[in-house]
Amino acid sequence: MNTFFLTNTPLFHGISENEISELLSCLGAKERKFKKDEIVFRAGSSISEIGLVESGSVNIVVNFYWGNSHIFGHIGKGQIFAENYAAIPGKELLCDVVACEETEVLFLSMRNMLTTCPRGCAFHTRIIQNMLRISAQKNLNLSSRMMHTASKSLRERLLSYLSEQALEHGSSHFTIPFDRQQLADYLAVDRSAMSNELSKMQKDGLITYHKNEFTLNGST
Amino acid sequence: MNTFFLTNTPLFHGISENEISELLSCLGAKERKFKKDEIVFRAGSSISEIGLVESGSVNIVVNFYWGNSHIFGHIGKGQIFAENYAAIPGKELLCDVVACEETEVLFLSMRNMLTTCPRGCAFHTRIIQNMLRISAQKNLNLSSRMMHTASKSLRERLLSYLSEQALEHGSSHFTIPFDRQQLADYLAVDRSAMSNELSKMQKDGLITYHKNEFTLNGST
DNA sequence: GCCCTTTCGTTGTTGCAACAACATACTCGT
DNA sequence: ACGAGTATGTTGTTGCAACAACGAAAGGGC
Repeated sequence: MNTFFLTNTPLFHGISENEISELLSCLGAKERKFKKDEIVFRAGSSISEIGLVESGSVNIVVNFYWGNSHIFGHIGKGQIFAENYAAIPGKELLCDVVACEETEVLFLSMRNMLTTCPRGCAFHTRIIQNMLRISAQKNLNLSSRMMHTASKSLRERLLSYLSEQALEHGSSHFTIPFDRQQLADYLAVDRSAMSNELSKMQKDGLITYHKNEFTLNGST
Repeated sequence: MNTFFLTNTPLFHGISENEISELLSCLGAKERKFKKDEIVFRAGSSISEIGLVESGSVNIVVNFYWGNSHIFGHIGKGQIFAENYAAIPGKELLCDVVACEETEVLFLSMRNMLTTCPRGCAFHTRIIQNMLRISAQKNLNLSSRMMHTASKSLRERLLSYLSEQALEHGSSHFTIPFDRQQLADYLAVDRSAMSNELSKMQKDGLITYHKNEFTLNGST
């Protein structure tokens, strides 16, 4: 088991390599390999272990009643998955988790993570903090996106997003981390329509932009 | 401080009244009253305490760059707020929290919650579990809604939602917890357009419904 | 019984944004 | 410098869903 690799994952962030070795036994760590298209977790089951992708990647797949399915998320190397279900005892998964290539997964017991281990090891505290931080961060990301996609008009979505970016950067001039296609996907709009709207907004004097550099023009 | 009331909140669920009294001092609990429209947390500040509404309610308000603002959420009695920011040290709030009436808030230190207290009290574990469960549940709720509002067509949104409901109820016949207006808001569509689409879907033989009772008709 | 309110379904109109198709950069390897 | 490939901006068309307005049905109070 590659403990060094784990030091760079969000879950084990701030925990040293030998501390991790110790911690892994606390958490009842189990490793397992999956072939492409093999199912890691199945919808309907309830779990108490989270998964951590050591190599390869997995997809979060939602199956609809009428047979069609939709890939809702993609979890890459170092990321964890199913933690939301593992944190709610008895909760049944509403989606499948499927290996989308040759993938190694590390399973960790959420129960053990959340009960102070008998040895009272110090890193335990740290991993709980990390866990909650990851969860909180996901919440904020989802909330933000939800807020931006709430408005029906394309312009309002852009204004909402740009407004938040300005706030986050603490300046009306900033660079966004998306190209046009990615931004369009994020806001759930059509790329060309968005490009069009952006240039209209520039004509209207609301914003100025060049590539990924944006400046918001206040009414002042 | 009304500790009995706290036993019925999600955060203190499963913890007895006298255990709570003990826990509150661990968590550096502080109580404060707010008048209507008074600001509880201000955008830009970074916090380490979560808030719990003891009476009244608060709004989550997002301020846009161009001056307009938008109420993004409403937190009622017994619910907690700002926990996502408190869980990420140094993270700055992107929204204001404003009392929308005469409101009493209980502040609890997230730092203390996440470090095993020197006395090693047992309820500590429980509150951490509750905290993570709340966070996980919010994540699942947001994810679901995000998934349903992702599709652009009204019909697909409905199919996505109904599909999930069927899965959650473990049956193709179920009752939804929304009336039409609420469902429309949840899916971010127009109510009348949705009503129209629902009856079309019934004509097409996809579903059968009466009021809030739905039945999904499989291709079989 | 009555009125009043709320909820739900229906229709027609209209506006916005998706879509397609193309033009114009920009990037990169050779 | 050149062409291939990608990213972005522009234009017109069209379809879908928001919107407004209305009617029917279902409670709820007196």
